[in-house]
Amino acid sequence: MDYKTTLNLPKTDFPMRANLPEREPQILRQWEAEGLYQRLREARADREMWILHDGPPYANGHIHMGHALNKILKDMVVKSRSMSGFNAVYVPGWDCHGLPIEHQVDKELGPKAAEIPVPEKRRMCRAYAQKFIDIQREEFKRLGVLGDWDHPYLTMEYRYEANILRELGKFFATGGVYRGLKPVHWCASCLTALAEAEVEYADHTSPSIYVAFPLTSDPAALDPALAGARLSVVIWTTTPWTLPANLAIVVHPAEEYVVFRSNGRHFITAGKLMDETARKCNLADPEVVFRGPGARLEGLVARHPWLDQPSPLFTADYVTMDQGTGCVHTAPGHGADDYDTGIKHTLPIYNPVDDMGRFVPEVAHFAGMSVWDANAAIIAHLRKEGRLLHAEDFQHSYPHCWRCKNPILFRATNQWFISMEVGGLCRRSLEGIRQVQWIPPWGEERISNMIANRPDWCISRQRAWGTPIAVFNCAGCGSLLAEERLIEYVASLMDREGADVWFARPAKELVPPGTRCGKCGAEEFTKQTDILDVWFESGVSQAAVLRVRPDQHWPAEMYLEGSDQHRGWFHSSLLAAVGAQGGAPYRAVLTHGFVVDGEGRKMSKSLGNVIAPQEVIEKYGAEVLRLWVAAEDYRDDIRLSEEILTRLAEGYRRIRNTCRYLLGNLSDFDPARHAVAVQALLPIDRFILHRLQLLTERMRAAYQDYEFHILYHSLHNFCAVDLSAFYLDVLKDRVYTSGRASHLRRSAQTAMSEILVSLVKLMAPVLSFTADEIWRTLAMPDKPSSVHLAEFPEVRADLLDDRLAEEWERLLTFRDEVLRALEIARKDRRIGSAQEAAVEVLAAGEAFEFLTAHREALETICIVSRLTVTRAEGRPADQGLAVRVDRAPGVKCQRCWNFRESVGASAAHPGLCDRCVSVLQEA
RNA sequence: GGGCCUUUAGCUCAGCCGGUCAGAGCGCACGCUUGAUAAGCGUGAGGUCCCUGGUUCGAUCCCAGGAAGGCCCA
Repeated sequence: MDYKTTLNLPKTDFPMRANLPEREPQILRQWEAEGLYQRLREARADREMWILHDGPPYANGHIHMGHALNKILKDMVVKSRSMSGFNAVYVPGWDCHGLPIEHQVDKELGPKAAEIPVPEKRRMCRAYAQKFIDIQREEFKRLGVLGDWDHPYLTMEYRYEANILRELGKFFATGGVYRGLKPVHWCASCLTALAEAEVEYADHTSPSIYVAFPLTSDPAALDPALAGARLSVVIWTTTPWTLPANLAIVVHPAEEYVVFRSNGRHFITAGKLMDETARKCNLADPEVVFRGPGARLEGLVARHPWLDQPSPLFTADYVTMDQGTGCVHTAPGHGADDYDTGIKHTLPIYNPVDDMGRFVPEVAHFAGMSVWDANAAIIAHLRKEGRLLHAEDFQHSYPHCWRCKNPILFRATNQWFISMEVGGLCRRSLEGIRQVQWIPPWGEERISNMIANRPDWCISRQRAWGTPIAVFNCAGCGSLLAEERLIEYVASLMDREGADVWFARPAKELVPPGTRCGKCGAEEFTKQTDILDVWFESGVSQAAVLRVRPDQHWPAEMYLEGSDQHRGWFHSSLLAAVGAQGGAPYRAVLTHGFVVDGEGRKMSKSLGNVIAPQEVIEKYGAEVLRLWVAAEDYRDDIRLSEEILTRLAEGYRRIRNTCRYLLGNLSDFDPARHAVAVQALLPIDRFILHRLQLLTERMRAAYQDYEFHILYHSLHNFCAVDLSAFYLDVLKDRVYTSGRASHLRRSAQTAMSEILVSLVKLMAPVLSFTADEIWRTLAMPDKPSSVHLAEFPEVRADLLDDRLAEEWERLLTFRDEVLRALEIARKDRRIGSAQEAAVEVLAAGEAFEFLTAHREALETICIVSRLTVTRAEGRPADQGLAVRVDRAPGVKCQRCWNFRESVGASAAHPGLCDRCVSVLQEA
């Protein structure tokens, strides 16, 4: 007869193949239908709150792999904190204002963009942002990320906009906001400031000129021999029109500079650039009369080439030696580096160019002239004054306006700043940094360097899509009105109507009735039209979200973003919170690296190595993407390639299939009725449960310490090595052939059940879909409907048994030796399966004693039909084993496939061994 | 050019305070099994621990320089 039907083979409907791309959406629908997130909130309502505050992605475009990585990491943190017993509320957010969206809307509008009323354009921007919020929301949910997707925070929500203004008001109240000049890209034909993103670089021909600035201080300071000499500092520039604004010359402190003589005149240039300069300027036979580092030149003063004003020499590291003279003409109103130098040495940020790109009336010789026409005029003037050493045409890459394609200017304009000094903002921010846990630790140094070295925060933008810096000027005397009372009045209007109210209504409707200028008493006001830097908007999320929503609190337990956010959101949030809330808005900051390809190169369209999350989801499922996030060490850059995904998909299958096998063996097991008491469990069952405790401990610690890559490796290793290759393989004989309800089988099932329940919980934050899929097929009394409502298993002291483990680990090393011997026998064609073998183990001394005591266990774990232990006489005890392999005696039992001499003894079952006969008789 | 960081087998990762530390899993090769079967088991091959110097009795692990790559600035 066919005895297969008398065996307890695994039985389950749980599919081996996951078919994740189709199954995941079903699971998501189920979560949605049963309101999983809401139920989780109810289940944890009385627990301690734990907040990961979401850094808002920009509501533009579909999500890319970096978004997926970030959101999955966050999800793993939130879910693991939730399963550790916290009320881990997760509120996703979006950054909605800003230039990229406005830019897109402008593009769609085409020529109409310039004429359309601001409120109308803002409506279009809002709709655009909303469209991508909806798109991204679905994309994030598809990743299995659990959160309050129905109530996210949006920086364009009316109330949020109002709170942005309120936070700004706090900076005004402390005197931390001031108006100052700063150079910006300026298009003189479109009459507007341009953001970096609106600047296009294209080839352009500029004049390249070398100009002599006569030294007015005594050159004897360099070398007494130079006393009385006529010296000139040689500068090089490709923008002659910025010369009227020259206020300084900058040299590199460490590079070598020289004074050289030619035709009876003396010139200063960098040593490396002297030959080139002398050749171009026709300065024959240059003779070096002084050498010294640029630092020696600091303190000298030259004179403007045609104006009677000084041009002092300073040093700066940004000076390069690749072209020019190493002496850099500096106009703080016309360049970013120049501006920094100007600020550092308290020079005026002087900009003599008006909105149309013409020199203002006070500019001698060139008043009213367009700067482009001025180039030639200035060169001519320099030649006349004898300051021009050389002029030629120069081809280079130059910024142009994205809209009108004309070359642009760099000119200082009035902007709003937050002072780093007022109220000790810089110092207190640095103090705040020290209170925060930075993961990994080097983040602290990185952000500290940035905070310590940053200039004042320029918070104004000349744009339409954003939150206005809603302050007034008196129409009478021009003085600024930025009192808290007025700001709160506008903010309260914004609560109801959004920031649009500022653009839609006249000033008199935006102030409380009867408001007068404190200085002149006038009742007419003008609205300030700048909007805020979007970094300020997202920077106040800690106030507008954490302080405002009842399901949040301040500060957050954690911020988690890519390492670029040290300069971005971590930075702006810190400044905004220290300035207005009094401290850092986070207790911990975790940063991760960037997604790169299999070779470690950044993903870019031009390299053609981009992998989109959607592709991976369609081919492998989001679960594999989640596994990828868990498997990689996020502190470094994170590689992604086809090979990596293939490996992970294989790893996933192993984990899934191990669970499936456990499920199959538990189909008739009800823990409530069949579980065996710990003390009554078989030793090998207790051993594997001991190992399970170690795994539990390791994985809980990995979650606690955010060492996620340990999770995947530990979990996979346990499934592949401890379970599949050892425990479950060894168990087959017992589970399949013993009586269905026998103690032998129930003992194994008790262990398997404990293992499966623990594994499913432990994997849930990573393999969120699969864990829940398994969970729902699991027989378990009083289980929550979803694994995500459960808590992590505790490490059970009653299942830890070090002495037992030591014994079994030693047995496993003996098993390895037997397995090697079996393999040799197999190669010799003496056996096929291990059950065909009878093994004799020869050991001496203590090893012999040990093996004799555990003979049966060793036989079982080697899965051979017979194993005997023999004392090896005269053999040193430390020499390991000798293993003899023979074909097992007896006949193969038709039921359990072991070779037994008892086969044939039963008349009723002539093909069975005595054990199987008695199992059948008891049944 | 500056700040911060990374570099251990084909892949993903371990290697605590410098001394059997050159590891694990996967993949690969070769077998076994066909009662986890588009599964399972076993054995095996694979590394100049990025490079070059230095400190040390001894360095993957410490120091210096360099290369490649990444983020942020310039």
